[in-house]
Amino acid sequence: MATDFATRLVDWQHEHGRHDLPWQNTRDPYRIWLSEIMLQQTQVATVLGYYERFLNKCPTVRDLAAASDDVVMALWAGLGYYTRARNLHKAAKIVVEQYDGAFPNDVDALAALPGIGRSTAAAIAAFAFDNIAPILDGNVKRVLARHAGVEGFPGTSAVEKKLWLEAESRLPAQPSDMVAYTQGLMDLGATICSKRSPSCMLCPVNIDCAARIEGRIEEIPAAKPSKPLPHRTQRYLLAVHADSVLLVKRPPSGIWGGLWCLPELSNDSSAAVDDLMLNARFAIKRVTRREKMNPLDHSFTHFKLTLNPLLVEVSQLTSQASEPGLMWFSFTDLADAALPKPIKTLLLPYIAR
DNA sequence: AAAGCGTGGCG
DNA sequence: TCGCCAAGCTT
Repeated sequence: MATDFATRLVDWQHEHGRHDLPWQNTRDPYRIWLSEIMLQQTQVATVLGYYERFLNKCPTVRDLAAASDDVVMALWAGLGYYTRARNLHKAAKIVVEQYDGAFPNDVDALAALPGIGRSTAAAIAAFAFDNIAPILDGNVKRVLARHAGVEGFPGTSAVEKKLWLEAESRLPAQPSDMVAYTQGLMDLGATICSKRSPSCMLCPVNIDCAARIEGRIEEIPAAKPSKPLPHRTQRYLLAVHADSVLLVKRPPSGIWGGLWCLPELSNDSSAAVDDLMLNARFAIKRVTRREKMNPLDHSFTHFKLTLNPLLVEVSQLTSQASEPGLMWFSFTDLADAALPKPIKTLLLPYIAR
């Protein structure tokens, strides 16, 4: 071999890799960290708009630490995996309070922050501090599985363990190569070593790629064993009263954690029971209109959901207290509320712009 | 160790 | 239309 894996990759990234993404060409750990969290399980094209808007609102880690939960969640709304946003906020407060606003520069301290695992810690440490530590994201798993000929589905711990060893064994010797090397691994997986029909002719490490040599590009890495997604149905209350809509803040854990959502209604319920419910749970006294809206299908990674909204126009509320967590949002305030995607779709006609 | 956790794009 | 899965982490 003329040169080792890392050298070939570093040279390739200088020549053919991506150099103009918004989170490149900076050593600011805050901006790098934010990009890495947003990019977890999320493609570059999706992140671009969110990244700019987030930094505009929170230019520094101190701004983020000082922001309210609702502002942070609203900035994240639509990106998904909302635990990332809550952990981001927590980590910002830790960085400000325990590190005086300066991110720690070693992998272990970074990985101790909420939302930062081994791979993300290594990426931040490499991009911001030239630390020599391996990343292992989806792209890298595919590149390494093919190059080393690692069998099995990378989602299992046994296979993942092998891939971490491969990742460690390929690291450059020079810290000054870590930015290009880390970016090169990501770029190679994203642009050359794609899942389907990779461009092996253009690959800088094709000469000793086991999968290519053995003609097993399509088989490695092994696909995830698939199983049918469960399907759920849920009724929701869309109550409108005096240019306001009734929302409820979801608990921190579980689906759409920390976001504002339409209140859920019992799925098997008569109109009479609904009336009792409107009064007892939501302090709704008088209704002028009640109408089933069209169902809306939404698909998650692990289940499918059909939303059945019940539109209720309210003319009078009772003076009693309603369920905790409920709040009437004016049409104006809806524009800045942290809403799950399908809920935002349902509310679109009411969101003032 | 495996399941839970969003959304959008692609073939 | 539908299944797959992307710069993973947490429990």
